[in-house]
Amino acid sequence: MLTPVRKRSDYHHGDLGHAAIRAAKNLIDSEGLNSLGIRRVAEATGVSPAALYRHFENLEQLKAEVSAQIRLELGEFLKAKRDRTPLSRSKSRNALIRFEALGEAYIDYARKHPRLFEIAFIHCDEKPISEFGDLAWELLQESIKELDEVGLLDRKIAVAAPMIAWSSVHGLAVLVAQRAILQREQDQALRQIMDGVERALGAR
Amino acid sequence: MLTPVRKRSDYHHGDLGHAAIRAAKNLIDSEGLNSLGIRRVAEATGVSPAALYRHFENLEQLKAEVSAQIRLELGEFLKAKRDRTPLSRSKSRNALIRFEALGEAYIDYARKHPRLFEIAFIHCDEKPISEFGDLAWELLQESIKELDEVGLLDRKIAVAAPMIAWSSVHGLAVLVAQRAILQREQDQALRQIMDGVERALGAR
DNA sequence: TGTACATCAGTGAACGCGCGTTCACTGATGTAC
DNA sequence: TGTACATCAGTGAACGCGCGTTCACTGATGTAC
Repeated sequence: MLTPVRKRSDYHHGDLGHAAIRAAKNLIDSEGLNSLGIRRVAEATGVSPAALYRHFENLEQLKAEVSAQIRLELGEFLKAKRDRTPLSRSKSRNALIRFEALGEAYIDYARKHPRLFEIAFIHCDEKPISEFGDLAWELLQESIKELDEVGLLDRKIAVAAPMIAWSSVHGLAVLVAQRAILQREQDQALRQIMDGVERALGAR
Repeated sequence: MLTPVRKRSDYHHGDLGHAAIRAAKNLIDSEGLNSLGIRRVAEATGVSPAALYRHFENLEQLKAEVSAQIRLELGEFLKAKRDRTPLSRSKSRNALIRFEALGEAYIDYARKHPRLFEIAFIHCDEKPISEFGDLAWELLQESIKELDEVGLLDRKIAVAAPMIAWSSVHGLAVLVAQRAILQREQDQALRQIMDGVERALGAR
């Protein structure tokens, strides 16, 4: 009763669908996508492999669910970090601060969860990963709109701005996640890139 | 004698090491990294699985060799495409043309060989993928130096320039390779990104 | 130039393993009466 | 409120498969004499 792993009984799990996705996520986070398998997830959830087929058609579908879940969490991570950033009294300075917070958070997630990050955008469904990652993309759009409102966005580049910002930071994030760039060089690289993006957008 | 698949005899292959790397590369290109295996490569090379252990310690080492080979080919691809680009008579225009050619070639490779591109920078050795990819990185440095020489590089951003350019284009390349961006939007995205990079570097 | 022999690059069979998936089943749940 | 029973979420054993790697071996190569 103190720590009821199973909600209803020892026979029925009660929430196996969600538990499986959570377990799969942890598995990937610690051992990589190649370690993800029906049997491993079943073991981690304390359930027989066959049980998972009540909740997922096959391994591929489970993967897709996990991938979507990670995209969602990445978005929420970005949002949380941006909203936790201390603001100044200057409205225009704040737009820039919040913009930079998104970039930092993005790199931060890639560093903390490289394996999750790597598969966040992987094509596992047939769906074309709508809008690049839904929430994250919306946050970026929003932030660029804020820059525009305080006059920090060059009209000539407005349309291209989201793509430029996304691609620049995403490029670094991938390198960070792949450990292709040394830990101590990452912060410097991010500053350089945010500098470049802001120059491109006309914010400085 | 007309088409000697085996160089020396039917028993000894003659060049199994290189042939195996080539076969492995083709396998990845067409079926993805997960299809790469000792047995598959052996089959494709017309040799027994055990034979490969005369040339590679294990699967992991074969992977590493292939990865290095792909990085080399990517560099050569960039160089070839840059040098094939028609030039104008303006020296400063040429620096920009050659710079843009590198960006285009990078995306081009990612589009044509998404699976090869994906593993080009993957960490399979213990080596930290020296210099981001050796030849490709050198070509970028060289190109930025050319921009500098014709006065198209803002002094303030000179140090950061390679990182900015690399990260921006790499970000798009990854999205392209992952099919996370639609075919017909890719060209537009590249133009936007090169625009952004050139604004950042002070080239326009 | 001819031959004995060490060297080396192959063969082929076998090993143990973990995998995704299926199937007949069983035990708990919750609804109709 | 109590009971019969359909429904549903689990079990556990089994399937066939392809994998990386090892091992004793064999056949070709090339060198020393």
